[in-house]
Amino acid sequence: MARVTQEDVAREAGVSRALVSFAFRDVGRVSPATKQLILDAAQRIGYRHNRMAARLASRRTNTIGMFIPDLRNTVIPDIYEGVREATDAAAEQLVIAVSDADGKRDRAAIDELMGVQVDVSIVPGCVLPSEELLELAQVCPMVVATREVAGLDSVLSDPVRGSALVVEHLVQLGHRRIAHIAPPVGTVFHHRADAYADAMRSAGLEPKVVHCGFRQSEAAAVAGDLLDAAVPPTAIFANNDVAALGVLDAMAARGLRAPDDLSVVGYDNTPTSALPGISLTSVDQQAHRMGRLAAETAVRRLRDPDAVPVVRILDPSLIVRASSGPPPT
Amino acid sequence: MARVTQEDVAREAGVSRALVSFAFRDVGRVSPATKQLILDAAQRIGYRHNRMAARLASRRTNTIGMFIPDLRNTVIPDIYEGVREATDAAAEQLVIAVSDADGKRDRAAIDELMGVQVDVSIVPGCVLPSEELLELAQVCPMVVATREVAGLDSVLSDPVRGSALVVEHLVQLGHRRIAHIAPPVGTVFHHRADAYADAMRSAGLEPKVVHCGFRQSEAAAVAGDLLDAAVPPTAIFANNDVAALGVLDAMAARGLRAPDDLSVVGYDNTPTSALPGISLTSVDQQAHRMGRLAAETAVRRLRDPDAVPVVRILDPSLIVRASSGPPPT
DNA sequence: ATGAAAGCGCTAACAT
DNA sequence: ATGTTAGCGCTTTCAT
Repeated sequence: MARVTQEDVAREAGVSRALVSFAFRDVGRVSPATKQLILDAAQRIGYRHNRMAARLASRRTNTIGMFIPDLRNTVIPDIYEGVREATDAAAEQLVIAVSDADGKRDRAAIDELMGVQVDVSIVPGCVLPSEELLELAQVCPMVVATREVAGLDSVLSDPVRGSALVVEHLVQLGHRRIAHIAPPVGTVFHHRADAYADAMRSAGLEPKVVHCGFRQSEAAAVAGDLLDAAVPPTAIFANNDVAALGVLDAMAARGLRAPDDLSVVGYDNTPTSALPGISLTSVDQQAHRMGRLAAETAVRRLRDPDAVPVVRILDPSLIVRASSGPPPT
Repeated sequence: MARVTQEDVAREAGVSRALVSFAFRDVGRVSPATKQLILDAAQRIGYRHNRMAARLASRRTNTIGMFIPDLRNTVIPDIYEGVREATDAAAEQLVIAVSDADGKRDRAAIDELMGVQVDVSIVPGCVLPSEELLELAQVCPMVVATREVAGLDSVLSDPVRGSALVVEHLVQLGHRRIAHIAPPVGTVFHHRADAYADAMRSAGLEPKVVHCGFRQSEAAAVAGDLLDAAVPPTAIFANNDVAALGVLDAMAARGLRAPDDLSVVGYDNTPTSALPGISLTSVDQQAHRMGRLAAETAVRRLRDPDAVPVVRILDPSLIVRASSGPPPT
């Protein structure tokens, strides 16, 4: 564990510590010659910049935190890449904290980000109550994504439009018994389900919402119950692609095939949904763009902490694939 | 941006700063009564522990770094969860740095970990040359995973055995023209390809290795070339599941189906490979267990920095699914 | 362009 | 059990 400090570099190069600090951060004020001298000296004695000390000493840390809800959800990489692009462009560091599928680590993950003193954090897919997020945001600004929190910068795709697109699509195909698999009761992510129910009623149909946890296996279980019912649905609209994959699991376990036996529609248009053999009809919520926008919003918040919070709503679109078709006759 | 320090808490609670520090870290030596007093005071004025200052002040940071090569590869969550279990059990913080599919950010990601002064890092799927890793490990110890670096703690599954299992399986099914899709030429991950070639020759067959980058689309491209050749293979063994999915893409684009037209075998046994509709035969390299072992090794390295490096080799197994079958007649 | 010195918020002896 | 104090490695005025 080499313990080489700027002090050592300064001694080696025959300059002051301040110069070394400047040289390493390209903060003008240091002549090219001495800069080279310093860089060489540092190289020679194996100096490495200590980011923690730097963050501590400067009030600003030039660091953006990103919350990742669930490594298994393949929509995450899309959001992440959007975020990375924007933070790279703004020359901000990006640090990441990972939670888990059911949200039990959500608070810990956000605390982690704040514990390392990020200047602002980007929080997609978090299930914490709005009040808690508002409170946390008083310590450190926060841009939420995939949902809207009044009083905070939010970027999301329109859930009402998304659900309407799905119901419309299925109704047009001739479906009348369309069930929806929603997140746990009482979660913050109820907008898609609400919009689904509204769209169903508008079409003169009876909504049928079942709830389950965020894991694929849980969706498979409730989908199984739906399929085993006396009058099963002819289509299932799942809250996201992970849940839709669970539906496919339940179907496979029963020897059923989409779309002949049941139409399935997901949400997120993950890379997985595009695989041949899966070919899942799904709502695209522009995850990549959402990530970019969220990060750009975060950077703006950084520059102007007191700006009035903005809400960016993206327009979702339906990607129709082979998993949806006319209902069985 | 509230700036509440231990100093403030100490004043509010009417005790010394040291007590506050102790109270927050459960370092005995503080009476339950005062501890409660302090916690209450902290709560009241909205104090939050500054991890960076803590890490700076203590020589040890109680932090383990984890390198993540590519968020899109669904084997990563398995490894990650194993790591998380072990680090939680050892009460160590876990910080994460993400690289990208082609390894261009690998060095930056590791620098990031070292920049925040992790005590040790866990590095799976890194493509940097061994010499570079050895050099970096002199600054901060490192446990590599999914490959072996002489002189460093390594945990991996036996690539020779894994490739042999695949070739054996396919040969037994009757295949003779078995192609292998390997990582870029000159990469550190050549052992599976080498072992494939050996196994092929042992079986009296001609190895056929094609190389491509780490992205699914690149694998799809080279798989397309194989399929379009005058004498196409009857089976393709892909270096990992991501590449195997690329093969499936190429097949779908040509209207071919596995296993009737072509058998496909992947490597990693990712959750994706288990999806109905994908059902990819794949080598399980015990990713979850590998993560756990790597983290446990990291913790051990922490306790004893001078221990002689260990190499843990896991036994892979072949998960046979629907994508492999007898060759077309 | 360069240097001196005062912290950043915390931990860790050491003292009481 | 509690308080005192010297740093951790760096940034950042303020001088020079």
